[in-house]
Amino acid sequence: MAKDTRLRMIETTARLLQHRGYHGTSLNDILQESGAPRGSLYFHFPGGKDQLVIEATRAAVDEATEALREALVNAKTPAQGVRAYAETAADIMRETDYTFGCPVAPVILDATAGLTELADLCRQALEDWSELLRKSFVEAGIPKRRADALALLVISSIEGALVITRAYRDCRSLTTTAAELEAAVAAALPQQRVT
Amino acid sequence: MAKDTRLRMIETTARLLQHRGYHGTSLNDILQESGAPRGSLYFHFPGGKDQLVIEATRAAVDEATEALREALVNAKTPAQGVRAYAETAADIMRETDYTFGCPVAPVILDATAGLTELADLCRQALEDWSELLRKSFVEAGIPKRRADALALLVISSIEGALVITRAYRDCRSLTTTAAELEAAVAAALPQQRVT
DNA sequence: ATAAAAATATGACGATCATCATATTATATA
DNA sequence: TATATAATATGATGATCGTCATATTTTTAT
Repeated sequence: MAKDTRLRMIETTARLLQHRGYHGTSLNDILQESGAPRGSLYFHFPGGKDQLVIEATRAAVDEATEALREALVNAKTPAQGVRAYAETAADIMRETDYTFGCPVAPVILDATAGLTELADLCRQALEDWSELLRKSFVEAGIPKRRADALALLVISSIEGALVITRAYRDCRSLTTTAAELEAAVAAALPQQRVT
Repeated sequence: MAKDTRLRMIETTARLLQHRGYHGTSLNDILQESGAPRGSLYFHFPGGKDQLVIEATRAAVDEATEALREALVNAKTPAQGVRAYAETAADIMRETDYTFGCPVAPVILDATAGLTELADLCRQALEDWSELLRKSFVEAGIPKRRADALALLVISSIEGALVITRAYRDCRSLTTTAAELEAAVAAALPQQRVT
């Protein structure tokens, strides 16, 4: 039961961060939503809010990274993998009534100056996702240069589509982007055209 | 000198909003950075912070819309127009030391629930930008369906690239995306291949 | 069973938040 | 110049922010 409270706090923090950003998420919100006892906060997280935010972001990032990896592994082609990941994101958005999204974007845009560890974490997440895509593309026979640019395009447009999906409360932007990305990646593949 | 204070407050607010989001921007910050007198705030903006935020966002959105329109008008092809706009955005990012970006993304991700007027404003902005692109694409001979999807892809990926550019403090993501988008739009054009 | 440690409870701290009432100064109109 | 209105000054409001010291309860180890 010890780690239970701690874990619940992290999960709640991750959820609120994605919904309202760093400045929009207060410790009171976290305590209330997680039902965690007030006195436990600085016991489990002596570093206060910043430590909690960092751990929550790291957890959410790891989850997203794993989902992307699985989507790429389970797909026949990287093009289909990209699309599958985007569709999964769309499902989550619908399920959560458009309150979630990317774990790093809200934190980045909240400009938590001074929190270099958090900034590094976000940058590293983007780097990891990019690397996963790049590797998948190269393995499918796409030239390195091209794979590089494509990976960036994929991450950028999914990131942006998540924002737009939030604004519209509608997944059309995400699914349309997913289809476009699938086509773009497929067009870069060397052989084996789909009938 | 009357409207001067008011205008300066709006500009400062727009700047801070893009940098730190809704919750991260306090009235004290705005007053300090704009040098505006404390007593003037609720005189010029009886609606308080919300009114100020809405007006600032509207101003920033209008500016971005105008920039996009001009980029599309001045370009030979919509493909070049898209790229030109993205390059302009990259210039601004560099000039402002990566503190700015899209006027609506930070507000959207801050989930200012209840502020329906602000949410509507952001949605309308995305709609306007999409419409500008769509029209430009259709006029260049791209089929309506295709123009629709392309416009969404362009906005999504620029939006996302701006976030990533902020994280990296480097415009590579934005310029690479710009090149990819130019190619994607160019490929959809019916005739007249560039030598 | 007892001591030690881990976890939670309680409540207060100063700082800052958005808001606003009231007073004073500047500007325009007559 | 007299007067009305616009603009700024000042300071207080209650609420909430993150933080933390201290006390109590629960769990673990002996």
